Amino acid sequence: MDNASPNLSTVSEVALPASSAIPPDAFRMRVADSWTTRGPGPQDGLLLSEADRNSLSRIGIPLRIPTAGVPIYHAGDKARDVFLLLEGIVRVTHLTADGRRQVIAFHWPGDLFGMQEQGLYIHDAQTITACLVARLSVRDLKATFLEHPALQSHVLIKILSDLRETQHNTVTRSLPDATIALATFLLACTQHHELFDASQDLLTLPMPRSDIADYIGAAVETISRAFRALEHEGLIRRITPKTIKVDLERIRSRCAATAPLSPPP
Amino acid sequence: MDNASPNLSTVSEVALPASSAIPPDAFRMRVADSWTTRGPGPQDGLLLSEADRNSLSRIGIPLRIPTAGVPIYHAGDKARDVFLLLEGIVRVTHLTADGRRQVIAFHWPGDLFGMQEQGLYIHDAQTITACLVARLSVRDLKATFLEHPALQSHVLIKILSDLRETQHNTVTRSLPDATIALATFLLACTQHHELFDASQDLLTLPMPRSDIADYIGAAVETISRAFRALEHEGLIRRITPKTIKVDLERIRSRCAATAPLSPPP
DNA sequence: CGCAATATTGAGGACGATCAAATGGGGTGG
DNA sequence: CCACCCCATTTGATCGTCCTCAATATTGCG
Repeated sequence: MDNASPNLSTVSEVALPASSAIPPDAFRMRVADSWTTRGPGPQDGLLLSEADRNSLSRIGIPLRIPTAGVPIYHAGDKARDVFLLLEGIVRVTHLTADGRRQVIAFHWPGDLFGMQEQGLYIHDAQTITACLVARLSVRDLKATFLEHPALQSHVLIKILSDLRETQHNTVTRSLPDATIALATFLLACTQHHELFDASQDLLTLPMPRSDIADYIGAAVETISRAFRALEHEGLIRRITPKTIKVDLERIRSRCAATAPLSPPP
Repeated sequence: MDNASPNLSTVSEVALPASSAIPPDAFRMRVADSWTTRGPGPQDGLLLSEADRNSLSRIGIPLRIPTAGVPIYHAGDKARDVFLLLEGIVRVTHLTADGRRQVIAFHWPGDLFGMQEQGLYIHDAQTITACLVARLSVRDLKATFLEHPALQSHVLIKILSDLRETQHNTVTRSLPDATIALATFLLACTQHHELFDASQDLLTLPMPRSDIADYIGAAVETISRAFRALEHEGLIRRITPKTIKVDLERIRSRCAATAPLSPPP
């Protein structure tokens, strides 16, 4: 629903082809568990065995992108690679012919992205922060699957997790009220320890308002008003536009009405 | 956004435990290709090798459900199985605490369903028509994966396809106008030869309006008005509420503004 | 310290949700 | 085969929310 990003430069211009390979320990895979609000353990959901990591380290080409707003690929590009995000935050967006934009997903460290069909990417991907990405050629990855079937199982589980998360978004995106939708989004953000300082209840939103708007499916102005509403209700306090002090308990109860499952006792 | 179904009976009461196993040839797997409008070949997307089919035939338990509106599982149930739909149409829905309902997906022959997390189903599934379903225990399926790695690859591809389809829905669901959203939905329905008689441009909608409403994320009344609008524009003609004569060309051009990719030349 | 981009606030209008009621179709039983 | 009834579908009217356009305030950066 908003203007597209200025598209500063392409990844090939900005990315630093690091001299050395990525160390195996850097490879982790996040498995989202956003339905059950299981406490944001410092780093849960890492999934890969040592053998898996070594394989990925062998075929993964590091891509270091030092700035935000850099496109990693565009819809329609030839798709030879998929990407494993190691550091930073990425958004995947989709532009429609009438100029509107939809944020399909935000990606966090441990996420795979690069959805393709018939050999072409079907979305756009851009950095939101500085990023470290492992570029994995689909051909190499398939070959690795043959040698290491366990890795394929883990990727299957990861895709299942993504599907679950996307279905979850389907539910939250259809919330009747933009204020609740925003509250739900903020709650989801607190699950990511990259953003949330639990000791101070401080949430850092790395993405601009327009990204939140296009993710929820509302206008930027509506998002802004929803922030104000949440602040008036005492659920949040805006320190700066990107730094938010949150009252987790109240936010949770505000979102409870739309919760998909009754929380575990 | 609508009332829940009356929940006539449970699957265990209605299902006919067929005497014999399902023949291997019955096992097909649909791979959705909804982005590119590749002509609805009579039966495309079947994916499984003979070995795969034989394995599935060995572990699949037939479940024949003769009527519509029968729940197959509920959110929160212990999830020991996944299901491969062989005949009929199934809807997967999600109820929120405030009583609203979201249709997560419609499933067609060749679809896998039974999404679970932590051993519990996270949605509800019900028949929309009479159905034949193969019940596959997760345990057996995992064991089969070890013997037949190719089968796991195909399941991976299938889940990827589902993820793509769900992301696609994310885009269409955020369309600004309910009329366009409905047109897009109808267009998607014409891809399923179970519903669409291409020789006469006749589309048969097996699901009630409330399902369409909860799928698109609008009220039933809005769907009804959208039907009327499409009819006034000459894109469709309602023979009966469930039988629609469609003008494919006009519908396509009406949806073009929101198309995700420029169509192939 | 000044500039440009981002975020917020305001006012007006359109679309869709909701409540309420009428119509129509499909199925059942006579 | 027909009449009836129930329920899905459609239509109408009102109201609230969000989108749009416009202007102001703030932030972050050079």
